[in-house]
Amino acid sequence: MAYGSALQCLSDPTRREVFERLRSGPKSVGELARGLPVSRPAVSQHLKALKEAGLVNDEPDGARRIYHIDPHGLGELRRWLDQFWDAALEAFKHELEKPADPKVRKTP
Amino acid sequence: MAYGSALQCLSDPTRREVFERLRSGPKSVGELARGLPVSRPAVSQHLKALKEAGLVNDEPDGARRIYHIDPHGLGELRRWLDQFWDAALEAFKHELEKPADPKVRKTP
DNA sequence: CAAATAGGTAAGTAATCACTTACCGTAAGT
DNA sequence: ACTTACGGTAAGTGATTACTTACCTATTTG
Repeated sequence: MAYGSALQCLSDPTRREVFERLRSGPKSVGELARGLPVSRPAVSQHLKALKEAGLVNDEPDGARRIYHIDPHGLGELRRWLDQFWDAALEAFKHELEKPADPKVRKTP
Repeated sequence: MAYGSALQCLSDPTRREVFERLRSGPKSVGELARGLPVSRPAVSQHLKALKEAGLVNDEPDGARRIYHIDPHGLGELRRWLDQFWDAALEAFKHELEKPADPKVRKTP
């Protein structure tokens, strides 16, 4: 159940913002922290959580570390979500097949 | 940004469990609470949060209320997730195009 | 070598939150 | 009308957690 930690990660607005900034491509910690309303150590902690959830990965680049989105955790999340999507569509189909509200009259 | 509240909802394990139980079809509050390690009022509170996030809906049925999954919030969440999915695939494609690690030697 | 840059970690704190019990209104059965 | 089943809400509480500052290790640059 790795999607659990992924969901918990993405539930925080700041962490989600960090993750969304990586959508436009790999970035260093400093780049990610620049312009955010929180300190740089906070961003480091968020990145650690995102990495443990399998949502991002990093590679050293000199004195810096470049973070990028990891398709692994993302895919697991998507598969989990699709289970509900399929179930919801199925239910909606049955909803349409309902014979126009027959309803049991109780006091005629 | 309704996906924000949806993500926050699904980040809690108990609330996720309630949501997952609805995957097999609409259920009453009592049915949902039965067997869970938390009290029934707790389940009511979770359902309220899920409803506000657009993930479930309910309809009265006598003295009971029947809850079911709402495709609305689910779809919004899926679309948001797919943005990253596309970006991640794009990045992975570029990764494959990298010319086999040329690397700048510093002290030959 | 020294200074500066980049970033991870530790410890403490204030706010959020998931849970409990208690209570209330409503619907159905006797 | 009384009783039982169903479920939403209020208030209080303990645990999580997202943030801060302080500190430390590497790497680059003068």
